[in-house]
Amino acid sequence: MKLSTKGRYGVKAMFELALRYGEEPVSIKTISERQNISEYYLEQLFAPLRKSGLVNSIRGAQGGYVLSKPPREITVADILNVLEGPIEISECIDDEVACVRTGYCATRLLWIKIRDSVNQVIESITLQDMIDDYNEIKNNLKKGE
Amino acid sequence: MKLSTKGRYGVKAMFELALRYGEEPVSIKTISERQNISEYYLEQLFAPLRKSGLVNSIRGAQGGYVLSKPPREITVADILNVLEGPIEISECIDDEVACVRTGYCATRLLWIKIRDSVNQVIESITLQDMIDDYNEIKNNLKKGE
DNA sequence: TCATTTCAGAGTAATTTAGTATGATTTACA
DNA sequence: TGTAAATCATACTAAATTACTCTGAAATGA
Repeated sequence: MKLSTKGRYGVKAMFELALRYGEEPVSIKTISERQNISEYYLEQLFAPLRKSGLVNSIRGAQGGYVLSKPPREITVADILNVLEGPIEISECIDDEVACVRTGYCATRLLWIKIRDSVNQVIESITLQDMIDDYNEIKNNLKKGE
Repeated sequence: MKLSTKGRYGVKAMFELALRYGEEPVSIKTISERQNISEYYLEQLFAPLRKSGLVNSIRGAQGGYVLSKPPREITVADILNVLEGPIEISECIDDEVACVRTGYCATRLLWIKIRDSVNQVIESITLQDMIDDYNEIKNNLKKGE
């Protein structure tokens, strides 16, 4: 069970925007260089992010992207929902008859428990939380811990 | 983020074995019919399950598979580890330099939190728990709830 | 013996992933 | 006003993965 690069790169890109929230817009080229992700690919990721309203774009020279709201108000779930769709461990499209007869319901409950657990984590972590974690790690490194 | 059919079918198949633990061996054909999964495909799934020691096989006519230990002692994680490998939300193969420079560590911590959350759920749920849930659902249906 | 069943391994079509490419449009700035 | 820098829209593609499908051998209970 893995996240695709869409989700992973998307979170990394949004983290870059969060680090510079309130400053100049950040271009795809900048993110591409800092996170070592293809520019073309990043462009694709930003289309849905923009359409969903998570980021605003500034076109033209010196343009780029900015978060549409403070890092505290954007969760990892917001980002992953846009780029990967909602977490669905299983498709649960089995028919009802098979369900009752075969114990499908028992496994369905399992998928729900896993999904809810993931959702709880990603809904509770904001970009600001990630920045705080990041700063803490940096400080610990400085102190030589 | 989804489980592949390997993991899903594997859990369903193991659930079938759990329902009949202590009785006759269950054949792939039986599971195939009850869960509506291709026989050929199920055969493939049982090879690693057997090699990992989670099930024992009885060859020949009237043969099949049985759990190698009580449903209480087999977790969903045991099954998924065999069929899907360990949960790895991200590959985390970025180099150390990029890590410190770009905030990779911050996203890495995120993937770890998600992974641990999933692992906690699947390690805590045994086949017996699934049977108990299943029986409860059946009872509630009878009572007309 | 024979039907039933596991076992081993090859093959394959469809889908998804991950990335590439092209050209148009917009805009800050010299 | 020209130009470089940037987004925007869309199409394309190679590689990997998924989800089976198939064939035949080996074992075994009745």
